[in-house]
Amino acid sequence: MERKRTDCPALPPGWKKEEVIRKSGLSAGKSDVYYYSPTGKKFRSKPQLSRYLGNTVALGCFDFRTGKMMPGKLQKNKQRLRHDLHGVVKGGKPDLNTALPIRQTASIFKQPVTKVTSHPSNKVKTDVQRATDQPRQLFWEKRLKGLRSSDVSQEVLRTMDLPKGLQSLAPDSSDDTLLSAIASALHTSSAPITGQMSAAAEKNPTIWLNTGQPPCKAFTVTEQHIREQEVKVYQARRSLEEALTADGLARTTETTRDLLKGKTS
DNA sequence: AGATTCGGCGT
DNA sequence: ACGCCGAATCT
Repeated sequence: MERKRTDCPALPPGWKKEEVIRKSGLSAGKSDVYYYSPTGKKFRSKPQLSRYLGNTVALGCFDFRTGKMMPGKLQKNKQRLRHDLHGVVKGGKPDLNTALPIRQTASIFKQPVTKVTSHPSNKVKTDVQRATDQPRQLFWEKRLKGLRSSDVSQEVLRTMDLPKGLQSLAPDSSDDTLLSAIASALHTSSAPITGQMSAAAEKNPTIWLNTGQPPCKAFTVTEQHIREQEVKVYQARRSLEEALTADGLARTTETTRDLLKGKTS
């Protein structure tokens, strides 16, 4: 059988492409195309590939059958109503091929992304009507409870904690809920985050809570808090730097090995 | 069980 | 006409 897996230059290093001719039945003579990830997982359609690669690779102009990037394969979709969300279907997840360039990581709230091309007519896509100033439920932040950063195998990487002196007013009074609430407030609103200024809110949150602010007592940020945060940011940047150089080394040695192997076969 | 192969639905 | 994926068949 024609079992040749060829390298696919349009995809990240290590990905292989295979074409299998159907040899019987009504569809004899037609062919099926498969891709194999560097780890050996088989992919038999573009949606499946897209799901796996996420926004790591722009598959918008990738032609699954030929395995090549086809410039101008863009705007494939049927005409859509102006002003509806591109690439986002009603009941489901964004279509990774056509969705607007919105940052998918680092913040659970979508932020715009600058698309860098060498073309002079560069544009910065602005965020689609952020879901701000919509009416919100009291203590809606509880839905965010338990959010964690994790790696691909669901291992929890790191937890965060809040400075002492932040006192929650939420019914469950857990730091966990409050952390999510403050994080989302910082991402959602451009106004200062102060906590609940009204003394009434402390006595009866269910009535007096200001939904524009996280459910905690008013607080002040000290120089000490700022120093501590600076250290955390510095350390986070350091470990990101280490991870990136380690990844870079791994990739170059990998491709070097592949090149050597190719010469002898 | 996992891999392979073709049918056939939906667009 | 063809992409995609279910499921029958094979190993």
